[in-house]
Amino acid sequence: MRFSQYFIPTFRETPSDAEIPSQKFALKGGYIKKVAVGIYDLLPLGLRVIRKVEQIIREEMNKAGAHEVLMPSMIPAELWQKSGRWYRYGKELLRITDRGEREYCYGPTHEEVIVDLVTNNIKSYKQLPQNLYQIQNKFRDEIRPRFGLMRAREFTMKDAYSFHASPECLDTTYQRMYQAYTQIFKRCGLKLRVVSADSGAIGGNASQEFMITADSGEDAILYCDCCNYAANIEKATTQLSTTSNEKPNALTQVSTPNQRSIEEVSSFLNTSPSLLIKTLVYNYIPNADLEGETFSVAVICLRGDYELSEVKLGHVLDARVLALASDRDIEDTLKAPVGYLGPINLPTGVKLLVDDSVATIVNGVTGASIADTHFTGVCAGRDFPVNSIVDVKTVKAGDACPECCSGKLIQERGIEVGHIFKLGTKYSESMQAIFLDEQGKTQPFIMGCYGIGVGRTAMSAIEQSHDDRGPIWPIQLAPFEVIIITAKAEDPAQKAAADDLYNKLLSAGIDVLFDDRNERIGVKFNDADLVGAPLRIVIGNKLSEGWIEFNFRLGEKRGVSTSVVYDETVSIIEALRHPID
RNA sequence: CGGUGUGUAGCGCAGUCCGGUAGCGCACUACGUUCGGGACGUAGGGGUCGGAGGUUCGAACCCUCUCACACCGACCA
Repeated sequence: MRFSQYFIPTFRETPSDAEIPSQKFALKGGYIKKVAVGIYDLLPLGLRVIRKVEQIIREEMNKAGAHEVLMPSMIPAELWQKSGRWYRYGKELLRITDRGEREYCYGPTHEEVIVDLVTNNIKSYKQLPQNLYQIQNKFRDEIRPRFGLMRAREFTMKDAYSFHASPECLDTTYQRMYQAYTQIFKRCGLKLRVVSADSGAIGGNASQEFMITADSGEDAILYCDCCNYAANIEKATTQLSTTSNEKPNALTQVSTPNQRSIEEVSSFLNTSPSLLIKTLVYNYIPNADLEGETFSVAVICLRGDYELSEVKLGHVLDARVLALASDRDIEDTLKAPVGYLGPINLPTGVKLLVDDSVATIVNGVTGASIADTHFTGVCAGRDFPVNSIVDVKTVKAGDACPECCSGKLIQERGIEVGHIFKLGTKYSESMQAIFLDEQGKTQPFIMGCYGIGVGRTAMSAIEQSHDDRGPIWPIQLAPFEVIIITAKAEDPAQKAAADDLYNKLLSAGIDVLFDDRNERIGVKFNDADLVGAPLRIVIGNKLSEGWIEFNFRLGEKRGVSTSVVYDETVSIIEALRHPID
């Protein structure tokens, strides 16, 4: 491609709302253009990167036995009503009405459509397993889209769905997808960490997330410094020391005027936050209650040095809607002042959940449900019931690994680029998707589902590899593999040499960009840094002496004789394309 | 959904307090000089000042209402 004839609108200044490197360079380098909140144009440069990611995905998915389809982005409400998600999915789902008052949604995911497709066309175990995928745009009306393509509302996703007659068969495909995903991100040149995850609104049991590690990642992940344990913070658990040698003291009421928070109370009573029991009150609507608006109340006790995980709590309560109760609500239902709540002497009928971190506390401290008053010498089980022991805490760095005895958890940030689930029969049952097994009996399909964020994968590459001038693309994703620059565009000798090399590299099947613009060389260097090609070839004033310059995007520079420049370029690109492990 | 802030040329911004026919830098066009890390000069083109209503002889500026965008928060007992 010749730069002068191409469309790469770069900017000298960065748009002021860019927050992270990938967003900054994608906008500044002319990869994307914002059209509306969370909605973007993909410009030629951006599209080239996206297409390369897609190509890698296609090759690996096909190799793993999946077949590509393309489902519509507009989905009739009827299908979503059948699965029940029409009612359960919140405002993220963009609902649209057509001229005939028929309702649709713009698909945020395609379980319903694929189940509908397969139900009507697969009737026998003999036709299983089947694994179908598509690369299609989704729309999710996110609360807070940000970071450019990283969390857009409209975005491109590869989603695959597999159908099986047995759990064992699902396991096999799930493993194959795991391998394929590992291979995909490896080929994209990305550093990866796989964690067990919460399966969220999609439902199902086992699930793993493929995280690209980067400081700007929106997810927190915890992994063991000793064994293979790794989990999303929404799912991570820890091992608590269970024994306490303390002799229980008597329950004692103490005055704690104006001491409300964990910090205030623990320093006032000169004790550790880990001996405090904090009590939180949530309102929620259960999943079973599809259209109701009536809230139930749950009281949760948690050790003072932990934060509550609303994701975990949502699962425990099987809640469709979950919100912290207001101060007024709390005082109405518990007849106790906020800041001095405690699990002792709760009104009858109130649902009390006790986090396992609290269940073994001896001689703890908690609010007395009376203003300016706490209890000390609190013992779980003796002073309040621990019938419902749950895990609703957010595990933190330094906690003990739940799977090996010696490890400690380390926290880092990651970008979720892929997610694989064992869905089971959740959708096939709700949508009556059945086949006949070997005994001639009807069975619901056992399903798996496997997603990759395409744009997010591309942006992660920038997050993992850039300098202050622009992206440093891995060659597999780079919009161009080589960029040729002439120092003086109008110099006939330079122009001829560049044209010749450009045409030869094109014929050799190398993605080459020739910056033939009549610009000062500084301008071209800066734009080249934004294009981020691994190799830049500069044809300048040493040409007359038979020399051309190789500048690698990573920094190294060296002179090359004109006689070997083509051969050397080809072998460098070949070597970059096929790294030796 | 709550808090805060911002809307003036394609991008980045000043002007608003104190009303008087709209400016700067970059980008763009033409010519000239330059030419190895975003050159310089001269001359140009481009804006219903987010929208609606009001006050006023006169509104980017004051008042009211709206819309949009951005950041923070929505884990606190």
